[in-house]
Amino acid sequence: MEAVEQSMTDDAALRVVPKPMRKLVEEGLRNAIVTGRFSPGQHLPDRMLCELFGASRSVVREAVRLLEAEGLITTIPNRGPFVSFLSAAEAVQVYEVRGVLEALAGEGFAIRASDAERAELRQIYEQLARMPPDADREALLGIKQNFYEVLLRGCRNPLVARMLESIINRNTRLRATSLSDPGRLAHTVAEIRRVVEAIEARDPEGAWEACRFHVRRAAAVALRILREREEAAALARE
Amino acid sequence: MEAVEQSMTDDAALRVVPKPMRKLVEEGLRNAIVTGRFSPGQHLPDRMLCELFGASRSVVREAVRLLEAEGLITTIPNRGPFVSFLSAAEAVQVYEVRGVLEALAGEGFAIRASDAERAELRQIYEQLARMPPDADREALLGIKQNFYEVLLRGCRNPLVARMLESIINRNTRLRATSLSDPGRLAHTVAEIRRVVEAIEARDPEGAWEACRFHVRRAAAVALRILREREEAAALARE
DNA sequence: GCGGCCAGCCTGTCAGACAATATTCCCGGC
DNA sequence: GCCGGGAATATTGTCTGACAGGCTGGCCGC
Repeated sequence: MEAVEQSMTDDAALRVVPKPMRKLVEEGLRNAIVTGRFSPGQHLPDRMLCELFGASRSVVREAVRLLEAEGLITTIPNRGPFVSFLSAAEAVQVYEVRGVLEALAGEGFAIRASDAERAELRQIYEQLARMPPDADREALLGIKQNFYEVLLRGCRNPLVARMLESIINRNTRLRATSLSDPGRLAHTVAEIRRVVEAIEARDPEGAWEACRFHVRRAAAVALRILREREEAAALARE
Repeated sequence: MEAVEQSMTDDAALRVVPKPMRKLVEEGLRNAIVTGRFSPGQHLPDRMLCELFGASRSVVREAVRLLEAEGLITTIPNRGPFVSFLSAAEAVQVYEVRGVLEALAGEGFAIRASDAERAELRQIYEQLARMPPDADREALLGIKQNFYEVLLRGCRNPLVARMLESIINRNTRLRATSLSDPGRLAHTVAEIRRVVEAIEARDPEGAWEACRFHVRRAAAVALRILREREEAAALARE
């Protein structure tokens, strides 16, 4: 019988082994897209990716396929992979899903996180609250990424963590611009405070609501910006 | 400038082209796992998959990678891909996520589905309600798959549809056994009726609640079965 | 100036190769 | 007879090279 015991995943997790090439390419490419080094609509011919990462086509193609499944890349048959656009319609969907998953994560954190994790979250919140209103967008984004990292770790639900992470990757660029929208920071801080307070009070329902509220607000700002942009682009085309 | 216009996705969708090999392999493999033709823990050496699907290693490996990302396959470094187990702990996570995504889909359906789609859903419900209490588990599963297909189409949120589909794939086998749990069918029918009625009343909140309730109930039954199984397995090992 | 044609590029797929690692199983020692 | 070690085998992870077919862009003729 060639079955394997439950310990599969444990073994895999414990094993310390140099990351396989394909993972490096995957991460590098994801990073390049999420941080905007490759811009939406850009063509990514595999020859280029091969020499960029020093990997072979097979490895590059596996990585591209994965990012395609995550929605970061759109492949046109016989034309190859392109960095995905995020249309306003798609952004609506992204925010809907992000809303419920983030709420679930917040709820789980309120129930299951350790005291140390609660403290970490509070600390990151304090850091955010201290930022000046005209702070650098990348700095803000970095702090919020930390916030999510702790949240996803503490919610004790790796599945939610993975799905939410992928969703967030998809709209990181948009978040960066909406985070630095004038006047948005103060609201963000207030919304995050509600989340942190509910979590400290070990109030799952409160955390759920606070998270959903935060995402809804963020969505409103982001969609306004995105629609303005799309209108401007439509006008420019005429 | 080698950027591409928004129409990217439309073009890709409209184009009618023979499905690429890699998609065929992906679907075939996913199907084999979901329907249980490959059982959890089974090793899937790529040579075997190559000759099973008549494809080359590169194509097979891309497909395996994708199913790994979906959670259907677990890869152990230097050992290769295995059909994933679904532990009770993971099942809890799956049901948590499925609950909120399904609720979101139900809500969206109540808001945005067409009259024809509402009628379709009602029809599938009637079909389910007519099933005898000792109905075949595969038949029940088939009807519920149809239900989800309509639900996911009508909720007008392809992102939710895709994520929920992948989540549901992951626990199809478990659902099959819990669907045919004695006495469960009557509850299932009643729960689905609440969903359908809320949708017909164009009551998004009601649909949300009905969906969440349904998943919670399904989760309770499935987890009971799964834990019994795990205990039995633990005893058998001694 | 315009439309069609041709060359070149890129994708999608295959086959084969090779090092590194896991597993199997046989054989010798106790 | 049993156990441990090590060779033989299998499999993964990756690379290279190849080739058909579709797409693009530029050139040529009109």
